[in-house]
Amino acid sequence: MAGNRVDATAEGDDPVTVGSAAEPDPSGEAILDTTIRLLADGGLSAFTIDRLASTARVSKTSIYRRWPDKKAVFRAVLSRWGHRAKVVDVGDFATELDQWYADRRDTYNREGFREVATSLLELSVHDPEIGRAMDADRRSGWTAIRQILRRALDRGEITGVDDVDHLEQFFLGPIYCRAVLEGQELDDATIANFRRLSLAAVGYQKAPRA
Amino acid sequence: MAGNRVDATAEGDDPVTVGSAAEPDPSGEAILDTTIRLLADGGLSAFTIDRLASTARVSKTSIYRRWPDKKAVFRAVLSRWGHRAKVVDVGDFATELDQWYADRRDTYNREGFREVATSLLELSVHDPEIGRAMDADRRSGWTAIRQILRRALDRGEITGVDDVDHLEQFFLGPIYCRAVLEGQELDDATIANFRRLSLAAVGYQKAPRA
DNA sequence: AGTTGACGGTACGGGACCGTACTGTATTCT
DNA sequence: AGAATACAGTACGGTCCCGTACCGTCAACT
Repeated sequence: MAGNRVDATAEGDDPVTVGSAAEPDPSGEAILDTTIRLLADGGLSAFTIDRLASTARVSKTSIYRRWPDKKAVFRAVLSRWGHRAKVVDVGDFATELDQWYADRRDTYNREGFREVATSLLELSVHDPEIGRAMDADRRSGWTAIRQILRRALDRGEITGVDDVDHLEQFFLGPIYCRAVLEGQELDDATIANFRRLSLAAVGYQKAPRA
Repeated sequence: MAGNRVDATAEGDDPVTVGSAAEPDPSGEAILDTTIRLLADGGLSAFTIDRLASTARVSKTSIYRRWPDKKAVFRAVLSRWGHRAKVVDVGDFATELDQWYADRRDTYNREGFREVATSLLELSVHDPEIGRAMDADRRSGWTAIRQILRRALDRGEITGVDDVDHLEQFFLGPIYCRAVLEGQELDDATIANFRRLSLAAVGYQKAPRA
């Protein structure tokens, strides 16, 4: 009975939408946006489904129709909250890196980013399902800087380095540490400092074959 | 009435101890240790005062005698959980840095570190009081790498850098990013990679006046 | 016109949790 | 010996919250 429920098809992130491909469902997206706003305002301890419903001006029915429980809402929020930097191949590592830095700066400086990031991280660390959703989301988020680094390696702009995983963390770490852990602003001067240090670290020089 | 309670002297971290200087109170420390263990196991959502009491084999009275409410317990945990690296002046930047790396490696690899770190960070970001306690704790934690960097600057082992704040984040960032954000192990190979990159970034060379 | 389905609103059961109060007991201090 | 204190254990009131059920409405579709 009552078989109209997402029953753990191992990918419970999406709303029910048993229908065909990806109906828009703007109301569902509004619920997720409100979830993000609530997390930004009060954190995990202040977040409740009742508050989510009233803040989003939606009945609880509309929430539980889309996701089976609170955790599923969080999982759904993860994929919506992901911020993927898009960087195109322009043939020069430093230029692409600047684009990436600018994207990270805008993302991390956004109002409430730190609050939401810490709440979602706490959830994902302590809940395996949410953790998997977070991992998947992060992997897609890494692709930008990873591809930039790969191309730079191919072009010969970076020498003496082969482990891309470490490089990713090496480039993101200072930014993340400052913005999320410490809660300080990512101003241009800071970015410039990190950029200069990082480029020196990997021995950057313009591609040999122009 | 009932004036036997810590009444927000703006420094409510310590247990009541209206008496003289710093009685040991091993029972209180056991409660805080259990708090850390509970956070490591189940995170914020699973943490309750009742569970803390029963897990620590202590009555709730004993908890509320020491701290006025749950938040105060968390605040107290922060200062107990802080991990300050102790590094002595050996006259060489690279050597002191290795000591610091080893200390960070041991700390971040400890069982449950990531879980507790994310929970406490979430709390501190969303609660001003806990946030202040966290800031104070972090400031004392920074001192090690900050002093190392200061000495290196004074010795002339690092050139072309003046902002110590950025440097701190630059050195800690990759480690933190890998261990806490990504949850990967801090093995020696990784440390060696970060070390090599970071040293290249700041243009390290042994002190000129040997 | 009639059917279907999503919706807002509301109420409810059940449980969890916080912080307090009240026992009785063991230990320490005077 | 007597008083004071810290403690474990327990119970309690009150609140909050989750997830479900039910109702009447409204729009879309047939």
